[in-house]
Amino acid sequence: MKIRVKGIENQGANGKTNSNERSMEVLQSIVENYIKNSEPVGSRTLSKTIGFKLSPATIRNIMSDLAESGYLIQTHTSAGRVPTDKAYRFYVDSISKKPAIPEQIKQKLSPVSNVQGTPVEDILSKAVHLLAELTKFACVVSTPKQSVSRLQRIELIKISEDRILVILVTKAGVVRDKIIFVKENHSQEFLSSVTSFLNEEFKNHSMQEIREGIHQSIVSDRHRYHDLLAHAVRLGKKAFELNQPGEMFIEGQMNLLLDSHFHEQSSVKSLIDAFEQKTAIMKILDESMKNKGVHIHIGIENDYEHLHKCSLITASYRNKQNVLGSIGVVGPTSMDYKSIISTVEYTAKMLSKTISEQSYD
Amino acid sequence: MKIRVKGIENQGANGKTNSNERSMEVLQSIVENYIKNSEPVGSRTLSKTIGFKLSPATIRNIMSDLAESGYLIQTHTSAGRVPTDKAYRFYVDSISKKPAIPEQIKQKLSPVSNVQGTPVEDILSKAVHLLAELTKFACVVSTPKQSVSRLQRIELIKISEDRILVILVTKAGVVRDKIIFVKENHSQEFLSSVTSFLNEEFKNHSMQEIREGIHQSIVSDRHRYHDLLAHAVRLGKKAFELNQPGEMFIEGQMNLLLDSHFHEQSSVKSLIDAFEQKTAIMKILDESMKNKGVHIHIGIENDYEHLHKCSLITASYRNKQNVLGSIGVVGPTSMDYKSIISTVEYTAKMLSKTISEQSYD
DNA sequence: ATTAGCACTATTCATTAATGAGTGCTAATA
DNA sequence: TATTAGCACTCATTAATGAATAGTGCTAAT
Repeated sequence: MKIRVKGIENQGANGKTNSNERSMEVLQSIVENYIKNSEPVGSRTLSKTIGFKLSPATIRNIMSDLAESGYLIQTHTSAGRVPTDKAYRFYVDSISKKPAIPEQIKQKLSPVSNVQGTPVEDILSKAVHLLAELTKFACVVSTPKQSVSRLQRIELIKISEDRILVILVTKAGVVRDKIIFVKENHSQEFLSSVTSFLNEEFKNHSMQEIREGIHQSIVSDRHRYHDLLAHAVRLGKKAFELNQPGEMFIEGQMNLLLDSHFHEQSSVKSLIDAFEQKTAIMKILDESMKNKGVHIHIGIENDYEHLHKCSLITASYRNKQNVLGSIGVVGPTSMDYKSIISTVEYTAKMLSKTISEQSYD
Repeated sequence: MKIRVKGIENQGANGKTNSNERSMEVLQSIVENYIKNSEPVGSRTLSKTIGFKLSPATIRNIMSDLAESGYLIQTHTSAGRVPTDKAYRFYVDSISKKPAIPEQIKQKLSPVSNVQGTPVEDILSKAVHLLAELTKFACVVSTPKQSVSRLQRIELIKISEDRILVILVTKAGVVRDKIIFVKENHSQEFLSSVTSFLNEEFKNHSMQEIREGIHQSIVSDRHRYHDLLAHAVRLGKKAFELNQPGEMFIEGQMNLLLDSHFHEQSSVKSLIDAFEQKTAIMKILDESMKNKGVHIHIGIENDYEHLHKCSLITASYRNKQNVLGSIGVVGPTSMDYKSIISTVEYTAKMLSKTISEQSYD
């Protein structure tokens, strides 16, 4: 009895890659078919849509092998087959040339760059909104990480006896404000001196560095400071200590609930939890900042169990100096990877471009 | 043939309010029953749950009358009866004493007041989030209206050759920032002078007044100004002209989609539209700022057709001086009005308290 | 190695019948 | 005169049945 080459892994094991290449093409075809129609795909349908000529029977054999290797599953005996996450992974990895961005999508995303003097948050919010509209899935974007962003300017403004408004402007053009409470009733003149000092001392440093620097100042040099500097350091410490957790904007959650894939499964509750908690998705966005390019997390590959039925496509955005945050799409594992990937990529590129233009270096 | 007293409207028409009072109690009972179980309520069930003793047959007669008067409808011949919006309106209007806020709810809402130096937006966002969690519906809150809020302080900060950061602090403690682009390269000293001028001139005035004032200055006195003032007015105009449309935070939309009432009907799409557009809901929130207390919009009472299947419960929040915005719940018409009303009311009260403490007058 | 043919299996859809909740009407009752 | 009991009737829901359909797996032929 002859042993048929199983699956795709052992390619070239017997020198005959022919049958393997064919398996790959069949698998790709199945995935694309399923992405398109969301229905189990059968051998007959496939033999029509596939590029080259193969009879349903042959395809059945191939499909049987693919199923055995874990690329396909059957929902029941007499149904067609459905790609597994492993199949999606294979499919995504085998995408060679990304499709060009349709002009229509470029057009729709153009508002992202039509901004003058718009706060970075608004740009992000606009981008994520449009992305959700385009992809029809849920989209997320993380705001620039505070710790890595570098100081362009700090300002202390007295607004009442015991309250000082702190304004931080980062190189990326993000403005953060916070009110701090003080016991002493400083004059605005005094605050101006402190402001000058802090600006000279810390401009161009990252928030992280500044926090550490101030901490050290306090520890080591406390006694050397004259009054002004002592106060400056004290106020600065308060001003910079707000380690705001990175924020995240979410758009288009409703899209997911309307999506038939989630509607049928009872995984809706899971998804809602995932969005409520935010941490899991946030972690993926953070992760995405570490490397260039588009990141793809397919279903079960996600650490967080509630995301096992989803795929995430993310890409980071940046200004000239730093990676700032990332933007992404959350959709069913059977999403149209090709187009989503390039849309996300393009959106991130537009974001980077727009924000770079607004940055101060 | 005798004519039975129909419905509730013509109460006392024949001196016999007895039968009317009973009708009212039956109706209330039906409404409460339906709110609780979301199922058409029949005469037998009702004769058990109702306070006093009445046979199903009698109740059927009463229900028949109530149906004829438009308080009840039947989904089909052999089904129980379901309250109409008219019935909900009657029910809501007949609520005499509001239930006390459960300690548990007070507890859950307590984070709203545990804030020191938190931006108003964060307080609002916290409040609306908690409200959504408590009510299990979608909740909205409008940010303080810019036009009525009064200036506490304006600050102009040069952040690059051609960019000036404008900070507006309102009496309510809301901080708004905006970057404006200028052609001239002003020095920071110059900007400080302008800042002083603008603060002296406009502190305590509403944004609306300021805008008008500046406009007039330009029109009437243009030629009298010496250089500083001319520039001040020009910059001021730019700084104040941002007529930011009132924002609105939304939370818990997912709750609605999970709610069986919306799930079954195809009104989901409508609701999504309503939340996307925002204007309709925003209008209701704005409306709610005009009068004190809780406002209730039941189903068809809403002007906007997409909200015909919803009820909105809103209440305004304020600081010591002004009504600032309002917060509300969007849910099915069959929501538990009693508890939702008091929860919304309480939340608005907490918001007002917290924000008043942070205000500058 | 590929394919045609056939038996087999599970879903889906429409039909039918049984069940049950609820009403409306009429006649009896307090 | 108002209330109630009783009964016929209606319609939705549910379960059971069977036909049609889409798909597979296997075997034998090419």
